[in-house]
Amino acid sequence: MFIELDLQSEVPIYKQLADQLIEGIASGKLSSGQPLPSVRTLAADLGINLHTVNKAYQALKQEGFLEIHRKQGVIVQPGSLPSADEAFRERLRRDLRPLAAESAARGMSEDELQELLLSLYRQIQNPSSQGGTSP
Amino acid sequence: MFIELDLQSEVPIYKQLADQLIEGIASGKLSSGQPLPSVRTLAADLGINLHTVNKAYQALKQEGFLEIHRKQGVIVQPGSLPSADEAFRERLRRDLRPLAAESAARGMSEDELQELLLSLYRQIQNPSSQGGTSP
DNA sequence: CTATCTGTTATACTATATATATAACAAGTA
DNA sequence: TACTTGTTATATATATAGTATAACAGATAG
Repeated sequence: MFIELDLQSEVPIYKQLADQLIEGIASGKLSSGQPLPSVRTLAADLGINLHTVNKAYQALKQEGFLEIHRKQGVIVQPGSLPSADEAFRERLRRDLRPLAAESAARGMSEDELQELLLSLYRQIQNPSSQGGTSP
Repeated sequence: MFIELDLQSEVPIYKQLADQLIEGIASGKLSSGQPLPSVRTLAADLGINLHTVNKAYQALKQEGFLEIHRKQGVIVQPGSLPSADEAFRERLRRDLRPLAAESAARGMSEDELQELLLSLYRQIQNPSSQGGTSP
């Protein structure tokens, strides 16, 4: 897998994992219906506990990004991915708010902030254009 | 004060407080050099513990948004506010990244996401245009 | 049918973060 | 001197995060 964890980070491991799986979906590295490693396999690969992987999988299943079946294991949502509904937008606003506020307090302009976000968004959708090990 | 806490939120109280103080600075409701309530006074006002207020104050002092003097108490940075330097931008990118990724995964377009952020930014800089108790 | 793999559940334990509660200290001020 | 300030030090309670084992039930390959 393409997962890279920072065990020293203050960001919980299960959240780093869930975030990177979502990023994989957003970028297309994980495609609809694609199977993911079992909780035991991925845990062993990453050197973490089975329950930590399971916690990330469960969170993404809850959000609708994954489906989980017996024996078949975990697969990326084969149907339509969850939408940016009002509930998500509200959560998004709540999370963005303190970031926008501190940016403003530090004198970052609208344009600068938007530019930074746009750059991130595009980098996520087209990861090959960034930091790759090209010849 | 204008602080409103949600004691049931999963967001730590000291972070809610720090965030709203920064938002006060960004909006101009808190101006340069303005004194803030003592840790004991504000704690009593908000119905929380002195140390929780102190934790928020210390974090903002550490970032450079506040100055703290003996007896004179706590004041908003009278000099120049902290800038949006590269360290901040890096932290900002790290925090924005999972939000941008999930937005993309849910099919939210660049424009929609930028629009939402822009709306928030402006709402913060001009809070009187939102949710006020107008006649 | 049997062995094996899957997610799932249940305990138990440790460590850390959050929040509160008291108490005391040192410095500045009226 | 008396009071308020931030600061420091303990102690306690709770929740979250992470690990470690163990066991269970369903699906599948042999």
